[in-house]
Amino acid sequence: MYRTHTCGELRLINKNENVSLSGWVQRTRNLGGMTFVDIRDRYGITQLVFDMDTNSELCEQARKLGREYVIQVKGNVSERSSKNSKMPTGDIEILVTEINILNKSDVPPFTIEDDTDGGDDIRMKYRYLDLRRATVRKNLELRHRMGQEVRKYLDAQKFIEVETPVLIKSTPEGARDFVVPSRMNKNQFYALPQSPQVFKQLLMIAGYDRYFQIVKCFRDEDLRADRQPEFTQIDCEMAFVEQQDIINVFEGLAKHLFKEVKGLDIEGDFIQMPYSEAIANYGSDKPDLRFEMKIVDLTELAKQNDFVVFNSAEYIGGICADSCASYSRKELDKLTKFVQRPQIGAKGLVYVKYNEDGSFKSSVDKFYSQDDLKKWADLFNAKPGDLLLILAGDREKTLSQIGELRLEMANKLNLLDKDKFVPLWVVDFPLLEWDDDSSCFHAMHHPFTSPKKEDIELMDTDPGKVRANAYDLVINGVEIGGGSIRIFNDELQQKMFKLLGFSKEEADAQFGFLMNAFKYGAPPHGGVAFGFDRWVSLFAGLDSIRDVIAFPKNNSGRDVMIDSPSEIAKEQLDELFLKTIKPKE
RNA sequence: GGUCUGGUAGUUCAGUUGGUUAGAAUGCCGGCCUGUCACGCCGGAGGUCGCGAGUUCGAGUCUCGUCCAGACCGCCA
Repeated sequence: MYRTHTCGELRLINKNENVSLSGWVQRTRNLGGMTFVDIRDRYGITQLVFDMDTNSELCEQARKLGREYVIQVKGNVSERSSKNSKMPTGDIEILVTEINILNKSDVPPFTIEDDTDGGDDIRMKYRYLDLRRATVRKNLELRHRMGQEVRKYLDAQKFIEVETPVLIKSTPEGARDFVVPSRMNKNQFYALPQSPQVFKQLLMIAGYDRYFQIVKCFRDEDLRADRQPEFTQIDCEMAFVEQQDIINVFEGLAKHLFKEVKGLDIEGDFIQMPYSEAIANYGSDKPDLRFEMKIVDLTELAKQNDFVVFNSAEYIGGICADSCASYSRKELDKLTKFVQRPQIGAKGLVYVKYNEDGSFKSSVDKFYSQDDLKKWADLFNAKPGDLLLILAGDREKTLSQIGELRLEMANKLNLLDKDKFVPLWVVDFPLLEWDDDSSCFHAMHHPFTSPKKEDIELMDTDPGKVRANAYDLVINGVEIGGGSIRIFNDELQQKMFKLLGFSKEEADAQFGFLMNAFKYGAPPHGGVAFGFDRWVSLFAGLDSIRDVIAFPKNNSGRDVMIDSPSEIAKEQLDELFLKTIKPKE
């Protein structure tokens, strides 16, 4: 037996017990006559004490221990003469009688401490050492806790967890597939699932009316701080439900997690905000409602004068930044530069300072009188001391630019409180979005999303106007998940494929199995999928999902620890009838 | 595919206008120290300044290319 206790559990009540502990050497403090060693495992840290007078040989041994040596010790729990109130085990220490080095360790390339000296780079390369750190471990423990609570809640709601295959079929819609060559079926490929979408719909047809799975999904697209090539979804589907039924069940899940994991009671129903409203008021389909700063439409009011930029704009709008009228020229220039960055793409920024004395100073004083500006300020509900920031141009683009500016200002004004959570449902998404490149409609959610009943007629006349039975759960400006009520009628599904530019043959080839299944009594159904990594990182107060994934990949999709992806042997290629081609320069 | 930022000791970083032997902290090694807990004090070792060209009497510093890392845009139903 290597241990009788963990390194985190001994207390004063264990005084005088003979115990054995196993763990890693966190640190040694050699004071000459006596030496202290901190031993660490998953559960905590316990202090070992060695006294030169009591056992000089043992003490010498302890002095030679290096960081991260794996040791086993036997000894007696004793009360410390000088206690450490900062440690849970700080009242006791182990008077060691026997020490056993189970394994030595090289000096680790960075310190294994909460406040490590290692950068991202080196910590990713030695991820197994990084995972020893309490801060990283806590993230994985949070992830575990949340996974357990999800299962607990959904199980209580009669959901059953069903595994779906990972080697499936490539489909043209949506993200790029990761593909896997098949040895037994020459020149053919599996694809890894972007989500278990069709399988969960087939499970509904099979009568498993409440399904869920915490499952890996794969998308071969460029990565971000919140996007990995493989990521985990809480994937769910229900039969005999309408949109509100699904929202009820999963709002319940969200509240359960807030309560059990964060200890937060969210009062009342989540806001349900139509997509069009989210865009108009926040310039985003995932508005951050931790703070107000709504976008105000100035189009009508500001077009009256001779300012060409505004007069030629489809849309004029802006935000009111609380108490920012004192911004210097330099700060305003910086904001202008911010919106002009290619990533944002605005042409310029108009400001109006509502001075404390009630007067106005703006970058468009030439064109607008003090009275004009007062009317603007009133529309913005501005008070003296506030600053109006205004953009103009194409409606859609301008709103999204103001949305970006809104977040930037919130950040500057410290309005993004990581301990505050404001969830909402964004509903009534458009069914389709126009793609300029291919000159055809794309499914905004996916091709199985049902249109709103009252909008079905528009599918023939004005497809871009059709709203979908689709919904996203958004928390603090992060899209946590989304779903839809599915089409369960073969005729409507064919119509949808047609709108998406699929020929009958193409649709059959790609989704024939699903269309076939629909012929055998498909129940009305719908579902939702949550980005588990994002949800955990949100609860952890982190900006990157990498910190809640045990072994994440970098932004080029590489695992720098195992160095993948990598080339494979010629024999492997031959067996698969594959040949590699050198990329052109 | 694009924009931006970074790459200097094991690690995290500083390095002025291009100018002598490239610094600090921490870690590591050695010595001293009997109540430390980020122990303290003294000493020491440790560098392909990412890589390759170029400009120059002289490059960590300037130019070009390249590789790597990070953030973002495109992309991601």
